[in-house]
Amino acid sequence: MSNGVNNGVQRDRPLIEGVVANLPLFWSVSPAQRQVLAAGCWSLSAARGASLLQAGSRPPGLFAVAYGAVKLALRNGGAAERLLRVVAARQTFAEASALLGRPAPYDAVAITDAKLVVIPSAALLGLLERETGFAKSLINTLAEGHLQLCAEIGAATLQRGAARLAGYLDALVGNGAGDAECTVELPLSKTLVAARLGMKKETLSRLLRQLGEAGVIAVSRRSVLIRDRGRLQAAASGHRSAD
Amino acid sequence: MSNGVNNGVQRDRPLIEGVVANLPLFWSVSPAQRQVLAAGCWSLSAARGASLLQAGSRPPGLFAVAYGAVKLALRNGGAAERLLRVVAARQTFAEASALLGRPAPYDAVAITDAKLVVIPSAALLGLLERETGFAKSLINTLAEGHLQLCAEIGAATLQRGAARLAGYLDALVGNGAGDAECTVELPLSKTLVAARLGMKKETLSRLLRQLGEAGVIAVSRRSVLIRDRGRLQAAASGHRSAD
DNA sequence: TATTAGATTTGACGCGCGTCAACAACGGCC
DNA sequence: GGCCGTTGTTGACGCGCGTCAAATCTAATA
Repeated sequence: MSNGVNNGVQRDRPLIEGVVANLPLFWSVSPAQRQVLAAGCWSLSAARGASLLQAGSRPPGLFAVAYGAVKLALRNGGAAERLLRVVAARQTFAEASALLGRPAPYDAVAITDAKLVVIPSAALLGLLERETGFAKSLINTLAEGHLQLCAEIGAATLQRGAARLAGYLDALVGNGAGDAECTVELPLSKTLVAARLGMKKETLSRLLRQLGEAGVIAVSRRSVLIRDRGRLQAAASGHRSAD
Repeated sequence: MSNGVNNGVQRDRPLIEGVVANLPLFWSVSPAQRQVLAAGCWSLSAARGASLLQAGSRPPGLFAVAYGAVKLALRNGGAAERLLRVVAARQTFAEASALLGRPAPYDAVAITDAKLVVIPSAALLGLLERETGFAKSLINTLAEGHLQLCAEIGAATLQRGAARLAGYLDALVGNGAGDAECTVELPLSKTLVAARLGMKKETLSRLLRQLGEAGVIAVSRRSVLIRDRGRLQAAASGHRSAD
């Protein structure tokens, strides 16, 4: 289990340019500036389980995921961890700490083999001077994240585990589909889903079973059949089900 | 208890200009632009307890506190509330929702009589086009908030109430003062401190008494005497005190 | 296909903290 | 100074959820 930091630092030029070209963050940046930007970046390969960033250390820049997935987890010194977000391909993380030159508040660990691109803080700050569009994109990204985090705090603080789980499942279904039954696949192992919901895997297991016994869902492996979305959403609102 | 929304909308020009001139956010904005900006703003007076912004509603712009204090609280439909932040004079809130035109994630309520200035979203977006310095300030503010919120989630999720309280008290003392005893004043009523720490006032009361009995602190009204900062910090780290 | 490390489930048990309720302590106000 | 609404304290009690441990089940490797 190689837990090395900065395992595979490289400079895969095509990869870097592809990533920079595809990130919403840089859509408004002129091709010429993109070239300059890409020249200052580097790429890195990480095996599943490899640590990309440690809480308390200063990130070298903005991380962009090219392939694979990375988890951002808050850690409590000890073993307990709270999964803050899973970063998928084409998404970025560590913006805030990179821009401020501050220690990262979370660990970043690859949960699959992954390739990432690092865009150095200096390059970001330079872009800010030159490209107004980039500043706006960055502001949107940060603002979006702000709302997300607020919601997260709300859920963590004033909802019970059952409500958080119900909300999570409901969000997986998405906005489409009305009342009809449908099945969704958990995008993560149940252990990680539990961490994402701020609970232990044992608790998640029990809550899933309860929802199953109540006829709201049926779980098989990682696929969840939603049988009664109405009651699922009711549970998400923190109601107390009549029993 | 007038709980009116937008009680005292006014256009107190001197107040507005003073606030705009003093906010770090606008330090880099040219005086000329400030005039334009101020022209688009309005001020409002709020009595203690007045609601300035409701969770789920779209804020008209960025709120800046001129006098008094405002609490930002996440709400759970019901009575339970989690105090996210107390906004003091010269600070701002609702940046993220205002910029994105999204519903606010929290309620904003004046906890003292207060005067505020509202800087309309449109004015902010306009400034972004013209003043790079403003964009940078805004990014710094948002990034700062991001780190703050992450820390908040970490504390809420993987620390017990006792550790959060100890951390809070330790933060009140600040970086100065080494081991010597010192006293700090709680900046809020205990009920609000409890909400800020994500617990009920009854629990806070018990935790304070425990810390007192352990000889770590002594509480009298709102002033807290720190008798053993070492042990306070140990408790903040989530250690389990030997007993 | 045998082996094995990791993921998931389930039960027993305990602690933290919320809830309900009664009371004490203040802070205004007339 | 006495009345009263707000705030803080204390006890009893229960539930949610973490912890520990053992039993399965799954998936990757030899």
